[in-house]
Amino acid sequence: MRRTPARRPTMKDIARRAGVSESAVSFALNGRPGVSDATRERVRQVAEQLGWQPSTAARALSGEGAATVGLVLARPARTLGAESFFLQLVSGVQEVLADHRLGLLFQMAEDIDAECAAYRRWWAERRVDGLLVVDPRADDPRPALLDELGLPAVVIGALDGDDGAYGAISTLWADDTGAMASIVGHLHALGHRRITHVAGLPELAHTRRRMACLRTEAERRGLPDATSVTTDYSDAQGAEATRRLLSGPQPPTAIVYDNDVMAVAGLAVAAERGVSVPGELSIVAWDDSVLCRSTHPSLTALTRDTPAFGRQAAHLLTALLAGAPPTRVQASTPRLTTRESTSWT
Amino acid sequence: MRRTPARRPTMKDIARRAGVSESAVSFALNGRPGVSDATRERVRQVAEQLGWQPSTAARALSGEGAATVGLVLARPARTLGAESFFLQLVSGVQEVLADHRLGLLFQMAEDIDAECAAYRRWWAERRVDGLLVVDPRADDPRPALLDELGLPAVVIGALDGDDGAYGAISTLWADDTGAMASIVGHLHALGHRRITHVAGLPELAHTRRRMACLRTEAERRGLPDATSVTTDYSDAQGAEATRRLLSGPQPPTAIVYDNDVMAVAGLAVAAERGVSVPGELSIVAWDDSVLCRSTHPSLTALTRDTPAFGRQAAHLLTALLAGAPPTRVQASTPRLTTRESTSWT
DNA sequence: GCTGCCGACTAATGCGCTTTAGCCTGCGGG
DNA sequence: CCCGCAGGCTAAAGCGCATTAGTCGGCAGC
Repeated sequence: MRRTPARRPTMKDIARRAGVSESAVSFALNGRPGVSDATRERVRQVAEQLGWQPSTAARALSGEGAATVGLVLARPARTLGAESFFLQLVSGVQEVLADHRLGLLFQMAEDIDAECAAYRRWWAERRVDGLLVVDPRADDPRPALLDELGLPAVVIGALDGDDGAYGAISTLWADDTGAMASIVGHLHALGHRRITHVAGLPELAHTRRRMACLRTEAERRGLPDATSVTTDYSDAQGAEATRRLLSGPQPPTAIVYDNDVMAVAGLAVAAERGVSVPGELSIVAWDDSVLCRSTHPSLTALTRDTPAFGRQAAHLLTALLAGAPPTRVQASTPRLTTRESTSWT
Repeated sequence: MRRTPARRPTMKDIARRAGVSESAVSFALNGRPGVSDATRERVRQVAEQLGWQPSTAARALSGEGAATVGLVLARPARTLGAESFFLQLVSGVQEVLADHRLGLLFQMAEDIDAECAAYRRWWAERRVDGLLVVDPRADDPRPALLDELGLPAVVIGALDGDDGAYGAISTLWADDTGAMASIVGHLHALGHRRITHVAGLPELAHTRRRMACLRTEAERRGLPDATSVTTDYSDAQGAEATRRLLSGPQPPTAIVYDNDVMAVAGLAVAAERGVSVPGELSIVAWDDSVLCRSTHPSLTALTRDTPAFGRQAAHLLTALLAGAPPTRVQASTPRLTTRESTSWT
């Protein structure tokens, strides 16, 4: 016994009820001049009463844009284990998008080529007005593509050098350098001299920055052997790297992992090897999460306010969509939360 | 030096190039009769060459639907810690949506009222053709709402009783009952008699089903004291519940946690109390993830193929959108992966 | 030889909204 | 007294596509 579904009211319905033309309704509802205040108010009330909402399709068609921004996440399926980062980021993003009545079109892709294809398709289909670009990488093809397509975008995490070269691309810059400095500072203060960095995907820009900064900091402080090894962020490769490191001739006394998942995996390897944490090995996780709090010992971790990060990114994008010039802003530097996994050596 | 962005080709461009009318182009591209095969082929080639894609806005406006499905995730921000479930689900969903050229409009909401508001808005704005509904709950207001709005939907996880009462709502039913039975069976076989269930949000339908099944199974096997306590899925409440249970007069010998995060938190509490796992306490996690593999001891967990689950849900929805009648299908029963955290007692 | 019909197209309409161009009415200035 | 002008509104066009209603030529049937 299917009820006939409710019909969606259109501007024509409002016009009829308010006894004016459709154009008057449009003017009234969009705050354009051309109608008296009395009429405007009346139209508003009728619209409200009818529960009218503009059809995004019609709006888009008449040149107003799709009222939607896109976000594609290109990570191989196996590495999206317990990535709390993205859901938190998105939750922040949503908060401000909702305020601006913008929808979020979300897609997951296998790799960056699929991601670019998605951008092209969205553009050709006129689905989005702007984009949030995550995981910037060295030699990133996306800014040039977006420039070609004329799509405004916010790059989350910062490109390497050539910002500003592109039309409508803002950048939300995460201070990886400062963060790495604080980690190395912490470990050095505890007496560590052999620090190793189990990094993430080598093609990501922030991975490179973190690696570079580790070396710089280590040199500055006269620490030898500060090296990085790259992984795919998975627990498997995190564990694997840890095994190799601990079996080496001169195992590190401290390991910095580029995400929480690998840090936990590394901790498990240490336990399995009988290496005491933090007695013989200190562990730091880049990005805090419930995992870091729940392990035994709990993990010292780099904490950042990811939802806030997302909000900031969304703000940059809405500004861009409103016609503001592209900017480049730095997010707040993450804080190191000291827990049980780091100690004197 | 901003290049002028590329212009998007329209059907008019194709028509001009191919030397036919716009209608002919439409017929040709949509596989409608009314054009010769030769013309059809020529038009196809021109379209291809121009990189033409239909404007979703225009399509939507002419009654074809928005080529988009919606998904809103209503969970309080604090509980979306390391929820790997959703990203995995979505990755599966995307896979099949992409094949059908459907976009996914994603939103996060604070609670179910905000979720319903989002549905209403999407409907009024004609943004979506259908919805994926997650976290069904007892007395769920959403099916009635969607029915009223005439939006096809797939409920992921199954409603309680009244399926079939609604117009275009399919159900992908997760076999919580069978899963719980396999867990209880496993623990019983190991000799456990005092099993406790640290459940999730009490308002969710699957929480209730799991609780009910635990009682049924326990009774059937003559086990006393099989109780459930509810939480908000957070590590904090998982830990808290574990503390209470372990301090009770007759602590359980086995605890089943409704997600991985709480299981890990519970494990940490046991460690902190000096309760050996699995010696004195066995632990089972509902939903496997990297966490379960990485802890020490590793956790026996209920494994399900979440991306496949997502794919299945998306298939149900595309069928619905294509006009098929609503159905109710059961997802494959999850498998219990036995690890170190469960043993004889 | 005319009618009827079918295949291959084209013209025209509508979807819901924005926007531009007009159309009145009343008013002040010349 | 007429003109110009501004305010308040309506009519109409256009966005890109699908669809319905023609149009036109050719071919079979009577």
